[in-house]
Amino acid sequence: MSIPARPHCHSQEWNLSMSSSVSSKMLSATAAEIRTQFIEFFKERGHDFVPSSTTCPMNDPSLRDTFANAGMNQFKPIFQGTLDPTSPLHGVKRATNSQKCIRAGGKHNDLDDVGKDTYHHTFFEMLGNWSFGDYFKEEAIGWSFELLTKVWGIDPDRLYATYFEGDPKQDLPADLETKAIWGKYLAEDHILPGNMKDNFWEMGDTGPCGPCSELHYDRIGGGRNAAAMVNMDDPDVLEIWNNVFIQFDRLEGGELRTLPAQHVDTGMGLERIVSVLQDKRSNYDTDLFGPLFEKIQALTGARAYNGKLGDEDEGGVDEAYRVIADHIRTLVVAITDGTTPSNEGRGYVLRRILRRAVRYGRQKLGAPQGFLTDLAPTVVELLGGAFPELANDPGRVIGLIADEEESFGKTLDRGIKMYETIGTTELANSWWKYGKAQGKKPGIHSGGTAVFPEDAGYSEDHRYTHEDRISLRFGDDVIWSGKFTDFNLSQFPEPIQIQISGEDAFKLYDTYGFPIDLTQIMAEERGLKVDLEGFERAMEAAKERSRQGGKKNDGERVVELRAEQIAKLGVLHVKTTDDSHKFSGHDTRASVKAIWNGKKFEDHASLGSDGMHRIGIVLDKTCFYSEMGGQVADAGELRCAKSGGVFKVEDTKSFGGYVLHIGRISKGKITCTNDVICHLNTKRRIKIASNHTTTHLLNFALREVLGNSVDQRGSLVNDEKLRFDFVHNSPVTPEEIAKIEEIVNHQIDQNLTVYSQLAPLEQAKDIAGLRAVFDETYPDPVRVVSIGIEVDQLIGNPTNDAWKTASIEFCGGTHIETTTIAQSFALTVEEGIAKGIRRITGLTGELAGKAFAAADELSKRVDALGSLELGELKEAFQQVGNDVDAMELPAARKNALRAQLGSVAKKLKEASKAQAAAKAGMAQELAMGIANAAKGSSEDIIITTLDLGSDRNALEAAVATISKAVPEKAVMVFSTDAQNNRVAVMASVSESMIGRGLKAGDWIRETTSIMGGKGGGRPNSAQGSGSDVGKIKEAAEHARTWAYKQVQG
RNA sequence: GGGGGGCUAACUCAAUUGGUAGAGUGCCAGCUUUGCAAGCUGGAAGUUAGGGGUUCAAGUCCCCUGCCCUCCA
Repeated sequence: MSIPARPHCHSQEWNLSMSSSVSSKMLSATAAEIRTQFIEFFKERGHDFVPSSTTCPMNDPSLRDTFANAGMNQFKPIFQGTLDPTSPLHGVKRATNSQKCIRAGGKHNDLDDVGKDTYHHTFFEMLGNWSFGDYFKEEAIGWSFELLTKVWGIDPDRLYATYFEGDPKQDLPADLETKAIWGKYLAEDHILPGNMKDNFWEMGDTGPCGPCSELHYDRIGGGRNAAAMVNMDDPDVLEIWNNVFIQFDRLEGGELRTLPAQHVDTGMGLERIVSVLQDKRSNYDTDLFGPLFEKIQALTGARAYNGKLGDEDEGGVDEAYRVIADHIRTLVVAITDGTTPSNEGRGYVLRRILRRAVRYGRQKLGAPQGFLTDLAPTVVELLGGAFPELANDPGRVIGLIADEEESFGKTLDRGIKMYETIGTTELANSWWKYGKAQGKKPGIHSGGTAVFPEDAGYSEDHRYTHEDRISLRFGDDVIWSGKFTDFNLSQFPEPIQIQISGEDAFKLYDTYGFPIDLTQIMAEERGLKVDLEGFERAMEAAKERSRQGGKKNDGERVVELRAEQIAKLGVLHVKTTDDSHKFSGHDTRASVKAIWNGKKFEDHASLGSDGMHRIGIVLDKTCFYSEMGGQVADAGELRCAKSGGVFKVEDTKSFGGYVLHIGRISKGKITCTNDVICHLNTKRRIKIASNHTTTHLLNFALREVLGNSVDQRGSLVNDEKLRFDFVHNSPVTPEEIAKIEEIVNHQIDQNLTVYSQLAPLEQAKDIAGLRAVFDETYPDPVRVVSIGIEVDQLIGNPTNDAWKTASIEFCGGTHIETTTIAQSFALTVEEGIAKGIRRITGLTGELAGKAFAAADELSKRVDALGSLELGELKEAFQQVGNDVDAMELPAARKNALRAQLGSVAKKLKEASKAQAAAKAGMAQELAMGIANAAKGSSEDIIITTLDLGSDRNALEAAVATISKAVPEKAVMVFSTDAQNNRVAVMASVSESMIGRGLKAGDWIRETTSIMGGKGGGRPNSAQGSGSDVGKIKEAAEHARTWAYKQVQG
């Protein structure tokens, strides 16, 4: 890592005009040092360092399409009171870190502002300290003041603190406590009241919330009072630290309740505090960005970064620097964390960021293709120290960025072609209108021919292409000619107005992602205008269409436990659920502790009152597995012997350690404190467990076949299938697939015992050959699942290389007892889901058996194809082919069948081709005789009948042969297909005969109508058919007389 | 989740109200030519993404599926 010891100064002038409040020692601190100082400060005060969570959380539904955007994201379950007791965060009272945040997409979207000012970012770091039901306002405020003024040496005279002024409408009192605490540190006129918007923090419409206190800093200082500028978007008086005091829980309907445990959540933007401590007026002038700017300059050859904004920033060069530097940080971080640029959700946000950066680079800095890719390593150097994960596989990140840059180039090129087509059309249309308005004779020629000759009719619908060379005329005078790319209004001899329509501009935006300003720039280059209002209208219309499309809601009540309910259960002395029986899955006697109907706790639930709705039941213990780690929840029943009540469990979820059995009463009544028997749907459980254990075997086999670099990236296990995603750079070959399937089946056949047992994390981590998910945090003690070797043996001698021959994983899921219960494994699908990530889907048990049986059956059918005649083969081949494609088969077998079918297809093709060629040859031969006879004849019209069936190609060959031999004549050939009682007929008419009034299309129509058929075509060539073979003679006769009538008439 | 556009030879793309699926590049062969993406002639190469429908006739129109691009939530 190379971070320059001295920060780069791009705006020296500001340093001169500002009186620095920061001690000279701090002025030389680097961003890395500042980050460390913050974390160390809080560690010294009893905080645990909890590393930044991923920016791309998979398990937070509120962030599915966006990114981690605040320091508290990973602590949300703590604030909500839903943290699982086995979580590593359980028991943490004080935490601190620097969290990676991305603000783009979703509600907080700063993307469009980035670059235009000195402080918006899509990626930033949030320094934070947290108290989870531990210290509160007094300590939080005291420490923030201490860090800022004592450690970092900021003059207190420059600081302003805000507190919540209260809101009578919501019955919220002013936060006078906070005001009083600040009174100990700051002058009275530096403590300011703030409203709901600025000083009351809420996570969402519901959930934890509370007053907050912001700290603002005045960059100018010099004894002035800047209180009036606080929260006024003044770049010199900026918020640097927000202390949130989580006091309340907001319920559905708006009611506020005081939380059982109160928390502190603080956030300080690293980029901002660094700008303050390095005495820079802009975040971009700090050493977090300086090295990036230097690299951008080196890669693009643009002038150096000047730090200018708005109109002062000539050509938008500085803006481009800021955009690119910001975006590349976001890209490297987000891609490292597992998001791939794509066309949906979070990945799409990323793609847009990348394209925005590329566009700014190309347009404003003249950057070459690939410059963004080359910038990525600099980000790794800059941030890799704080976030070591960036250095794990930078090659993958760089490869992805390179691919995206390239594919963006393609989309751009396609869009430019479309733009030029639009421009050509607009130019022609405008020319016509202009000419008419001038009272002259406008004309448009294209490719040497007059598309719209002078003063003739005109159609605005005429399609031009992007490379049409057009000439614009008045009468015979050519006013301008060339391609649209040559056009420039300033050099055009006539004062014509040309405008790109709003619809076209929107089409460019909608189909090729051209932002409207790009279209405008491209239009202005040639002197064209863009109809912006029309664009807005088209945009609105499209949004409306999009809205109309999807509106559905299953209306099912969501049954879950929130912080308030979890706290209530605590008050009621309900202990968290003992779910240790979930591993055995045997029927368990338990007692009902609480019944939650989605709105309140009830004493009992019966078929009459709640049978229709889903409700939740909490027991003291359970054998049900709740959804976790990619394994679906168990289903089954709770039966009450005493009351005869039965509760169907549809889903099982865990909230803060309480297992909620979700489902409906199907019989009788369930009452609190009743004893019930938990009874699993055992068949379903066995299927799930089979799939889960087999997933472990698959993971093991993958390493055996593909090597150690095969890291797990996700998995899903339910009662129907198993799915496993892993890192691998190329498709898994058919041979490898077969080998993997074989290894798994071999292990199943050996009937290995599946051992699982809790073990101390430290020792378990050292087990040789252990498979664990990277970046995952495991509880201590951790559950070790080992197939074929007892866990005690492993722990006794963890580093024994012998263990590498077995599947050993950390896993909290449920498994079968021995491997043969899974019966067999069918690897059905191998596919790529993102660059460098493959997915395998497989089946076990009965379903696997079915897949193998289906493959056997298809195999027989494919073999049987070899003995079929050509006629039968065609149909049978298609049938088998469809079945092979449609059926769920082991992938190895499917591959083999496809290959076998491929060679059959080749044979089939060759045979039918030979047949067609023979037929055509025969047709030609027959036709030749007729042609020779015709040559000597004086007849202008030749009508004949050949026996070619309904083979269109043969008929065509015959007609072509004759008309080639007698190019001045009109030819009609009938062909009978006795089998289907159909007649095919085709006609070819020479130019001279057309001139004399005979058109092939009309001729065919006349003729086929006699035979009960239809047909048509163009003047020179037409075809049709009839359904009455017996009438050929009559039809031919009519064709002859009708044709002569046309020619003579 | 929804809207719009697309999928044609190995590659890049054409194909008028539905009426004979083509061009350039590349490939193969021959000729010409001692050079840097050379010239001429000839040739092979297509399940028009897959399936269904309408029609005398579908690359073209309608429906379904898959994949890609793009926009909106």
